[in-house]
Amino acid sequence: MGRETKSKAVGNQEILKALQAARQFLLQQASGLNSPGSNEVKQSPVQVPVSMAMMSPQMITPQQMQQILSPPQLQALLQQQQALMLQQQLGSKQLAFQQQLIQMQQLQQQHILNLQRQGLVPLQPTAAMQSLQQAMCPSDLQQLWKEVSGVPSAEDALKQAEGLDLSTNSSNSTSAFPKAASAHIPLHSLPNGQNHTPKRDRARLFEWISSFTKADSGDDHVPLYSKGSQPPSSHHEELSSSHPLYGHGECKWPGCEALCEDMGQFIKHLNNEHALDDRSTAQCRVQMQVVQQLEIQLAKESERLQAMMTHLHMRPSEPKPFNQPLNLASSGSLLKRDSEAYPEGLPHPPTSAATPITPLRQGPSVISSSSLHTHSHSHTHPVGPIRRRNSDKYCTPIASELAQNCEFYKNADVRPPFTYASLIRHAILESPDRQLTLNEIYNWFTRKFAYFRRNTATWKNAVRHNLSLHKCFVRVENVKGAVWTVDEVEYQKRRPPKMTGSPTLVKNMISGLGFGSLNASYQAALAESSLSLLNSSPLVTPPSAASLNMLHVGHDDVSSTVEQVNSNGSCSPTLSPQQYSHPVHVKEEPTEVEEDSRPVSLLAGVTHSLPLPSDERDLEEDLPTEELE
DNA sequence: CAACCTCTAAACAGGA
DNA sequence: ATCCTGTTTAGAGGTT
Repeated sequence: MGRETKSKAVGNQEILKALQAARQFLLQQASGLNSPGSNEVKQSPVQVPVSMAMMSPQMITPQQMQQILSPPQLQALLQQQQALMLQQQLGSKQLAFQQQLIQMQQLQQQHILNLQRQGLVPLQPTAAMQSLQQAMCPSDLQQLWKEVSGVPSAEDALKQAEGLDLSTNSSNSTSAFPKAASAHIPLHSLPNGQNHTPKRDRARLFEWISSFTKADSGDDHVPLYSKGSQPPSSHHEELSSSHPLYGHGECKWPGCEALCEDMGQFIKHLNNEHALDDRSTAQCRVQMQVVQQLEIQLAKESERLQAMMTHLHMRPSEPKPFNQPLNLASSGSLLKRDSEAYPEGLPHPPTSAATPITPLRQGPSVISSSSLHTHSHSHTHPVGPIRRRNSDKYCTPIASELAQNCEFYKNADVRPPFTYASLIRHAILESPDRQLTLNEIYNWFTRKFAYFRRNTATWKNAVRHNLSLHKCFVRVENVKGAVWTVDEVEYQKRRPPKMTGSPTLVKNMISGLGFGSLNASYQAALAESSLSLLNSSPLVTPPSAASLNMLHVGHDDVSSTVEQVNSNGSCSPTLSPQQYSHPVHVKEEPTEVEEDSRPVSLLAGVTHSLPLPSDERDLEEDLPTEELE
């Protein structure tokens, strides 16, 4: 990997420096997000470097960027930036970093959208990409990196695609880039236009790196170089004593873990194995995603805290010290509501924010499907209901989605991307007895979704309508009334056998898997960062159920989603997945006191032995069908 | 383009 | 009379 000819190695020196500096900064940022203290550095008045301004994405189109970033120019720019390193301030560095980060992602998304429009990018990969972007978490990325690092073969394709190839790199090969990008941007699946994507993408990344590097020049500060032992301006070898990428005798480069006896060896390794090639580029970009995800998460949690304190009439005595430094990207664009969150004029909530707390930054996966869309539609549809069922049908298992965005949906006035039928079914299956009265279903909706705390007439009518309309919902008479249960068989039937066995199924399965795994990892990441958004019990799944369910990632989600919501509204995983497979019994006495007081005495009214909800059939798992019986 | 799905809205009926 | 529950119909809009 990354073996380069000497001449080219020389040519890459500057770029390498830039990349390393960027990498360190990224790492520092990422780690800093978890440790509030690390952000103590105050922002100095922004002073964007000239070259920085020049590179400002706002001022140039992607095409221009691509042109601007031709290899020679890039190198020149990098050199210039290196020279400027000592002059820069941290404030400008961070701001520039954030700006570039945001811009990069916007550009990427735009580009992807364009590709989609042009039909160059299949939707599935895009969905995967979205989920990656939104559910990205360190552990996910680690895996991604591992994939990336394990892909030698893709390089040829990339070489061809590399019009831009920083000529210096041509020999650096082992570009696993396409693969990494595939998770991010489905390049590999591009028919013919694939050439453009890698090029631009990488160009953007380089652009970002360079701009960052430049902005980063501020060096005296610590943040970049751990423990601030070395001024960054110094040659990267110098920072070796405490290199962020080196620890415990091994390379900390994502997915690498190569053993290096000493710093010298590590530096060599770094230069050889992690030179500025496509793979490193992709990895670097992935790291960007990590950082952004953390930022988003932090922003979200901060806002929640804010809302909590507001609710409790606590004056946010100290405005979240750890949050301050972050105000860049997240606060700038995402957190701007921090101060104006509650004022009605929220741009984001799909409708007039009926609920005070409307984290406009949605959590993980929601961002993609829900918020963005609802946002866009919100202007045209006052009520907010938009047809967005695709996710329901394909890649977004309701269980998974709900599990992961439990808190989000609870607080955000965002319409969940599921059909009423799916939601109702989920509510029923989630209940201890797998049966709910209409009122309980209502309560579940309002409890779980802020969105359903308003327009009650509308959605309640819809719920009733769905209950009556769909055969999968069975009304069971009771002594005191009626409860609704789910006829799983009917529900499955209801679903068109779309992709059974077809390639599309495979695709969906894959994307589903990707999504699931990402989400799972995302949860892990949240746990890591002490941001217990969702309390999904990490698969306390019994072997029996697991045998079937665990075949599909979606089932993991089920296990984590089968959470019982307490009356206080908190999600608590009290139900094991098995409970999904309990036969449905009809309550002898419907619970008028909804949640906690659920009668134990059951009357076997209906016995749809739901083998296992295989919860999101939405996910198109065709496998369990046999086992269902 | 047609068929299908989903949502919204509304009317209506029966029971509490 | 009012509200809740449940059924049914119709139309719009999206998806396949």
